Amino acid sequence: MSELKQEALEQLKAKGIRITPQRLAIYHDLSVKRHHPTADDIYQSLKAEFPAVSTATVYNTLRYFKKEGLIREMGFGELVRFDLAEDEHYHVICETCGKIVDFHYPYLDEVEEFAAQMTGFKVMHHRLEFYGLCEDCHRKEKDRQ
Amino acid sequence: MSELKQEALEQLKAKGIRITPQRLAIYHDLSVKRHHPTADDIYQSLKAEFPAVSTATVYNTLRYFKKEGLIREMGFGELVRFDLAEDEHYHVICETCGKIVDFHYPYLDEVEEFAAQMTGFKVMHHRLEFYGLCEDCHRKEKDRQ
DNA sequence: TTAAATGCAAAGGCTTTGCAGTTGG
DNA sequence: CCAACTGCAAAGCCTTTGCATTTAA
Repeated sequence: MSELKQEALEQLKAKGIRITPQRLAIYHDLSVKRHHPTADDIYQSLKAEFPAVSTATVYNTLRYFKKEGLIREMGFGELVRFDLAEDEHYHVICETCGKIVDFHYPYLDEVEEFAAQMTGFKVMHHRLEFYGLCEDCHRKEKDRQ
Repeated sequence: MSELKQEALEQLKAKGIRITPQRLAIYHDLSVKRHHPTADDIYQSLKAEFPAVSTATVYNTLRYFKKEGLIREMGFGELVRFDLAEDEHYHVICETCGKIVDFHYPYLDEVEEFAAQMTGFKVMHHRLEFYGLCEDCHRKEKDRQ
């Protein structure tokens, strides 16, 4: 087993996740690629190693990982994508080509706190995404005019 | 026609939207109820007035309104919901019962600006939602323990 | 008048479910 | 050993599409 996969295994064990080859591969895929895959991206990638893998396994695993807090869901409206729930960060998404760029900014604790005070909710987390045009698409749009 | 519906009509006309009874009713519904309906909520509500209305009309209209900037989409992962695109505000969502509460906070212009500088994107807008427990569900959870 | 919207039905895409067989701890 | 996970197939939901008909401007 590769060193990285060994590492993924340790991380899953540490969280008390029951290990299966499929789960390990999914987690490893998410850890290494960091490309905000869709469920189908993961399914396609998994088929290389497990030709008989089923979509059910992918969806069940992703749901389970999410419940256990290992991954987060992102995506408003369009396809659901998944991201490792490690460091806090936000995403900037190009509305033309779909490119996604990670973007670090201090976690908005004060806004969460404010939300809690205004609404009486116990606020646990939030999701923030930015939308616009990436440099390439922005340039192309200007050239066209 | 009710005064409110008349008002909805003026607003649609002002935006250059072609008026149909169905569109008027959908916009009116969104204006008056402010309950962040799903497409099906709107469809159900519309059937009272137009028994023969089709889901296609609802979906097409919502897509069109969204393209024209009259409404916004909300909802991460779960069901897509719609909200009038008037005043800027954010949402706090109860993860137990699904209750949604609007919450006003200054638009995060500086964060958008920062995102633009860090990523090179032309950032046009963002979406922010808070998740947690509403007062009721929070209380019930504490009682259970 | 006519481009655009509607209703209907069918198709499509993504996700979940039931179940029998397999497996990790 | 046995609860939990897997694969497979089927079902379920939400949403979109094609087409004939109607309608707003």
